Amino acid sequence: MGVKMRDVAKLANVSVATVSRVLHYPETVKEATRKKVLSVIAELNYQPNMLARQFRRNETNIILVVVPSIMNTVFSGIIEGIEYEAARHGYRVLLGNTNRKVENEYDLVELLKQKQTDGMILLSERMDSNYIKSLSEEYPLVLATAYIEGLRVPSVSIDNVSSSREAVEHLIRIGHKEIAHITGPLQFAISRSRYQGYKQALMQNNIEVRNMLVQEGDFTFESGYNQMLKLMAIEKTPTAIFAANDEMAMGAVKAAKELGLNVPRDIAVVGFDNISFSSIFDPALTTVAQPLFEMGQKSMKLLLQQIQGVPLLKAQYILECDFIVRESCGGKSNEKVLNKKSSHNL
Amino acid sequence: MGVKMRDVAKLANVSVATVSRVLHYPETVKEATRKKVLSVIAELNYQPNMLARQFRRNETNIILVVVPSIMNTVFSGIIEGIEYEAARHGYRVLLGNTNRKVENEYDLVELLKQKQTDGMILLSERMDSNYIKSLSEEYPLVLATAYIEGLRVPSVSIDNVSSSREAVEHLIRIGHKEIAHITGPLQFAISRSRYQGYKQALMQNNIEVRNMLVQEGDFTFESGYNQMLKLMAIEKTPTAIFAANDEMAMGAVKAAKELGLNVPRDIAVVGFDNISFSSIFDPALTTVAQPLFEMGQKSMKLLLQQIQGVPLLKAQYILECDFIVRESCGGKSNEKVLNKKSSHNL
DNA sequence: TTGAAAGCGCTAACAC
DNA sequence: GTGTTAGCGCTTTCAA
Repeated sequence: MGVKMRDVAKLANVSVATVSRVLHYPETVKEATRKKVLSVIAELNYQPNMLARQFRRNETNIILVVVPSIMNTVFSGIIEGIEYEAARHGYRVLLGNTNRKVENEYDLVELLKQKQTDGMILLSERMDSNYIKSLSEEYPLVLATAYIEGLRVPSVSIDNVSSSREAVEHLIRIGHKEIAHITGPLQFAISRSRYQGYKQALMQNNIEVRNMLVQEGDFTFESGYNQMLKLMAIEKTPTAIFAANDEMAMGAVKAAKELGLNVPRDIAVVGFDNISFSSIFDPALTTVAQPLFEMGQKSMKLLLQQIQGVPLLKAQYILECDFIVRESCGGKSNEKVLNKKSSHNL
Repeated sequence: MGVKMRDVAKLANVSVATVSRVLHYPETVKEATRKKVLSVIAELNYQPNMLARQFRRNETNIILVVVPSIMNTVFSGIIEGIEYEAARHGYRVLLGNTNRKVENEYDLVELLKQKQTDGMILLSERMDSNYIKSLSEEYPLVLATAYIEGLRVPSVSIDNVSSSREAVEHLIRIGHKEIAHITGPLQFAISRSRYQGYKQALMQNNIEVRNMLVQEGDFTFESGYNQMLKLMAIEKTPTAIFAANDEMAMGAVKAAKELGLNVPRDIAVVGFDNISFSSIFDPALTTVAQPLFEMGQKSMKLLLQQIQGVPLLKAQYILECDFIVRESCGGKSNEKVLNKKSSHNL
């Protein structure tokens, strides 16, 4: 491991301090000296030892994004926004994959505590909320896609309740009354919120909420498939399905097809998330699109403020969703609403 | 920023060296001392400064995986294998997303050069091959999914030529003669290899390779769709399509459907990659499955050998693919062959 | 505008 | 078994 600052200094006939200045505060160095130093740096192909620099300055210019799963277009969309904003400010973004295991989440947090990263953005958290809260008091941290109610942890999210309500209201508007809901795992706030929106829509339209029409899935394609089979086995079958995410909606469609039903003619299906596959799917899925890029961007902005010690005027941001009508619900398409960023990146 | 090793040492009435030993070589410290030190560490809630440690030891125990795109189930599969193997050896895996931009690839390489990561795995490279070669001589580096012909850079990949040939041979075997190919961008070796496999299959079966039946796509769903429309507009239309990846195969299916064709009855389609969506797609896609997990695992093993300075017996590994017959080609399904790891992780 | 020098917190010879 | 101590390469006062 080669050339050090002192080698550059020696060859350029200056002190290491001057070399360091050329690198960080070039304007404080006389032009001739600066040029000389730069030419020696080039000549020796000097690479500063970042480990030393980071140690000395106690910062890395790296921010870490903790993702529950990398094969999820929702997360990718958010990450794009984060990366965009980070690059503008000279930060590198690295990703830590947890594979939805909370222990990996705790492990990655160590990187933050050990100052191996200047800040962290959590895309969905499974850790204890008091722990997150206390972490957030000590280190730059932002939650995206979720937020901890009551706790003042900087976060960016959407209004799951009202977005879901809107989706279900659409089904009601086009004539459905027997609307079933396939929920996410109800231990997650996000699932409960979407369920809540479903109930609100029904109640506000004087439609009875029938427990039989609500089945708990786990956000996987398979669970959508299985819960759909259950729903179609009950006495008075639904005419529409609101699934808490697109994967489950697609599973439901698959089940419907296998039962010989046509979607949307025989049964309407609405999903949530607008994953890139939802427009490719046959029938193209009606769904709720989160403003992913903006969520990422906003999260990164909040994180930078914390890193720079700027007090946050507001800690919790809630962004607007788009409801995208495609084929699977039988209404007429409003696809032009779809923003370009989220369209065709499979 | 708080408690340092010297604080622990003082309170425990030992030297910093002993504290350090307790942390790294506990067996060399007398039990009583060790317990004492550990209790003080707990009491003070001491967190070692990793930046200092990394600086001092000149290693990070972090390995960086450079991914062209995070929303791609092929890469996710490989990453799982990498993470599994890394965890077994006490390494953390972080991901750097390039969004398919070569400049981001060059930027991430800086992390390696600056020793901010102990090693790097590139999932598909767009950088100059001589640059990669020279990088590889100086730093631990592995290429996965691709390899640079002739250059002795450690790499793990599949045999794109013979896997493709096998896929096309299957189509021939079930009776097709007019088989079209939608290629990937031909500037990539991977696309040329798959094209090559296609040609070999035809030639070995005395079927003329017609240029009209070969259309260049760019691996996107849209390009599959567009090229399919072109293929179906020529005079003697094909009865089967081999697409160089699943996205394009799905685009082709979509186009076929829109033309009123039934897949596979009117036209057979085969893809490549076995992305998680391919089994959900309607019709479920016949495709080539790469041994993703094993590729990741093998890559990480090769990387570890380099980090540990173990000479590599062999630098380039080529792993076997599975050909998975599902609905889209009209043959009978052999889906049970599908290995569990790669099945349902959307 | 530049240089000298004191560390940053930790590790690992080396000595006892 | 344990302590002393010399750095790792860089940044940043402070003084000139």
